[in-house]
Amino acid sequence: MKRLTEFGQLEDPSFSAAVIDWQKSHGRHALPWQNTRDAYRIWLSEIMLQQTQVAAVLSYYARFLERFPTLHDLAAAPSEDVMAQWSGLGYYTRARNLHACAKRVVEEYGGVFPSEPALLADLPGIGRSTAAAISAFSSGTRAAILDGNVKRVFARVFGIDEFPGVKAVEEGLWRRADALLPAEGIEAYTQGLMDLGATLCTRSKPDCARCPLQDRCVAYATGRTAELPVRKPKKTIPEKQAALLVVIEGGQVLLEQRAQSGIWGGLMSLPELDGHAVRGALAIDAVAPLAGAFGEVEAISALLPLVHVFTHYRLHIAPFQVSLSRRADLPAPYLWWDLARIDSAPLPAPVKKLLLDLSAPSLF
DNA sequence: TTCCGGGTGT
DNA sequence: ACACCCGGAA
Repeated sequence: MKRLTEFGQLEDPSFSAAVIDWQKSHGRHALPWQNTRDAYRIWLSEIMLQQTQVAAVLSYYARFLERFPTLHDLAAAPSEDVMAQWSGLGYYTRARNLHACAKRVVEEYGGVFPSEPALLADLPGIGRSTAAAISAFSSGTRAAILDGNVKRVFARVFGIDEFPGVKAVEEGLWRRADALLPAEGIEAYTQGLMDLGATLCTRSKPDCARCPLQDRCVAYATGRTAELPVRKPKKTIPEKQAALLVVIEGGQVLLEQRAQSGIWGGLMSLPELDGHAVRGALAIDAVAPLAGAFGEVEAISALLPLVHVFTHYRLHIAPFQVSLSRRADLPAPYLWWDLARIDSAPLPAPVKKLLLDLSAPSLF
């Protein structure tokens, strides 16, 4: 039964009981870093298991311990040896931090890992979750882990339908993780959460039929296991602005040959002024100096702005029509192009459309 | 090809 | 708050 407390409604001893029971009967018990309180071996496994699955870690773990049987061996080893042992596991900052951490534990703690999670988390390569795991397994400290597996389990069980990477959501997850800790049996509970996420509550095709939390799982009850946890939102596309000048004189339009690299590389386009999309007098002032370089300006008027979407950003285009009373002599990359054959110009689609729209409806 | 991830650097 | 690492999975 849930217990309402003055601290919130998060405590629920039956949650940890279900995890612990399941871990004892169906969890993993024979991994090389289990059934020991040796902080060195536990720490090493936790670092290797960051971003890396058990199957990939097994052989590295064995070889690493063969080469560096104790923390002192590791701390005293040349860094090339450490890196060589790590080679192939990926995420090599883990190896550099591992070595630095070994040296610091020897220096600052006489070669004995501290048991306090806060002290562990101060060491290189050890964050809050890894500190809690090391502390729980090596000294039975009651501390909450919250790695990717646990986030996934919580997001599904509690039906959290916001991206867990958002700070406030993650804080809420940590509060739940703390509140759900068992009074007894932190080792089996911590291992159980890890095992659950790794073996049943997997990212795709979770095995809900075997899950000890099925009867309390919001995602299961609502058929949303495939949608939870909410995926990381695609980062918002940057917005860029550019002013384009439509300089028309004598039935010709002024074009500019673009550089080979960058957007619209090698195509022709209209003379462009980056970072100017605002309409109105201010924008016309900003555009006037460029227009002036093309001849004696008679008038400048803003045309309807348009938006062009690229894969990596959104371009807000503010076109301005410029009429000249006299053309300046223009060197490359500028050239005049007959409006009558604008259809055959190598122009980007939105620019061509702009020019066609401009010349087509002109009913003379 | 895209998604994912714990800790760190910015 | 975000990019990055770099390898596996989908």
